[in-house]
Amino acid sequence: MVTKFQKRVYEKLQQVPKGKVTTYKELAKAVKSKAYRAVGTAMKKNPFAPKVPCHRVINSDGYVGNYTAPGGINKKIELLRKEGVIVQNHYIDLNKYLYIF
DNA sequence: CTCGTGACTTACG
DNA sequence: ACGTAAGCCACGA
Repeated sequence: MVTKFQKRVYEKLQQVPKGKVTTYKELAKAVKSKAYRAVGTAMKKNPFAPKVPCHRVINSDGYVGNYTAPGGINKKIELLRKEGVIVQNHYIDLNKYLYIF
C-alpha cells in the first residue's frame, strides 16, 4: 500500500526538474522528516514509476547510491546522463545538479 | 506490539 | 582519508 509518508516523498520528488537531482537527505528534509532510510525504502517500492523519477535521488555526498529496478545502478546512471547530468564513476557534481526545494 | 531489514547519515578510531 | 559502528525512521512479518 501507499502510506501518507510515501505520498509526501513522491510528491516532493516530482518537483525535481529534468537534468537535476536531489539527495535522500534533502528529500527527507523537504517532508519535514529525518527518515533518510525510509525515503530509500519508499523509492524501492515506487508504485508510481516512472511518474516518480526515483533515479534522480542520490546520496548526500553525490554518490549515485543504489538502484533496484531492472538494469541496476548502471541504468540509473544512463537515465541521468540522458537528462543532461554528468555522472563520473558513480558520482555527481552536487554544486551543479543538486535541486533545492 | 515487538523484531528485523534497508536505494541512508553521521560520528569515531 | 578509510572502514566500521551507531543512530535513525518507516514498513512488513
